[in-house]
Amino acid sequence: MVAKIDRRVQRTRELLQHSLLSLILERGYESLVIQEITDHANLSRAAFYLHYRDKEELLWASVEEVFSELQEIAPENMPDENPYIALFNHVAERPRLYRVIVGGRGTPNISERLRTFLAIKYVHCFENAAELMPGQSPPGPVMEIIDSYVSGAVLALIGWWLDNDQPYSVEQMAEVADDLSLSAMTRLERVTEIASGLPSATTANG
Amino acid sequence: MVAKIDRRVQRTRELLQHSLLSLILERGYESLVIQEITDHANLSRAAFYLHYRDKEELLWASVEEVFSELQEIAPENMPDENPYIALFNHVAERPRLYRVIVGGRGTPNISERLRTFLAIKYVHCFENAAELMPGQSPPGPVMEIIDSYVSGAVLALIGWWLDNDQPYSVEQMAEVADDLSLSAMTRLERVTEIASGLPSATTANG
DNA sequence: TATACTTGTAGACAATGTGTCCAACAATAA
DNA sequence: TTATTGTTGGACACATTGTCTACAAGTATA
Repeated sequence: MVAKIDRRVQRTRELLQHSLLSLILERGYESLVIQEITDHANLSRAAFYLHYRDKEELLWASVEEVFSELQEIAPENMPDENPYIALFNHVAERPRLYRVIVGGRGTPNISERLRTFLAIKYVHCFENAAELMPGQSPPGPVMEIIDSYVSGAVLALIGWWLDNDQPYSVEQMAEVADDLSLSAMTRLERVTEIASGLPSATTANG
Repeated sequence: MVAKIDRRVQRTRELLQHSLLSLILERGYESLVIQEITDHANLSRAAFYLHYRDKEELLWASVEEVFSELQEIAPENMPDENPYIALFNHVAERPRLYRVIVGGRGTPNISERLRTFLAIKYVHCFENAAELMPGQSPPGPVMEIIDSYVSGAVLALIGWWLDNDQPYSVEQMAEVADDLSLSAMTRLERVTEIASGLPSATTANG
């Protein structure tokens, strides 16, 4: 049984979180001041310190919601579908928020947190490793390398999409992401070779 | 002829920049205060405001040096070589600084600046587009998409390498980056199709 | 070397934001 | 209803910022 949280506490926290995001989108994060956030939320400044230590703690709490939503639509919960469709849909529904997360000027590095999440919950789920390298299993670091590579790539794809005002549809972006991700996966074997120190087979001048 | 800069000005700015980076690596960026920076540099606090408006302006000035160095070893200046070797070498020579840039907790998003730089100066240089798609030339957005994708991926690769204390050599990482980048380039044609709205040929359930 | 000019110093200053505290009040759970 | 908990508004000491001064030190040039 879960400890019930006082209605007032929930209300206050939600007001603060929503105020923060609104204000970030209006005028950026860096110069925001506690007083402005509580004013916007119609709360006393003291109320802020009853719940959060500082501005950054509130920021992370606010962003946490995004990750729990992403968790719900993660591939493991939505099998048999291109997971990037759900991802790009999520982005398309709150583009301003994702701008803060992915490219936010002066905002702390939330993007790195998102990238790690994607690596574990979205990219790694393509664990076709068995199919791609039947017989042998790639060493852990190699899987990690590919996961990092692809998740960083997809993150940049989202950033490009937002920077360019979403010139392509969710489905198009998802298919691009899917196609490029799979093409990286197909290099699993070669990357394993490189990691184990086998001689080059692809570089030009050797 | 270039306007000569007063020796004192150079000295002061260098001291401030080096102090900032040292202090960031010691105790992070967020909580740093002007006074600490000038103390560490053995300068008066007033001297700071003679040269920079605030902490962030100093940060960007400090990081600018990295980009001018990267420019010098960029592919366009070093033809006929896997450019990622120079890149990973540069990282290996100043890992703590790159940690600030790539994954810095609480540091403003310098990584996005680095990613853009890589996209233009390192990735786009693989303009084998002509070879890969003889006859037709891919639309601008498609090249941009691939550049973003690959640069974000390489950035994540650097981050992974640093997070894991460089378990592989510069040459290994460079070859992985090169191999994966090329594999993305080979999808140029398919991405062009997707972008122009042609029907799917790769998704599983259609 | 003497000169004019620029830069750095030390300290003061108002203004602003922070984090903590309290007594009074309001909302809530039981 | 009652005891508990959360919120308020104001006050407080404190730290940091950004600007400004008069003066000292450095630099370039004649």
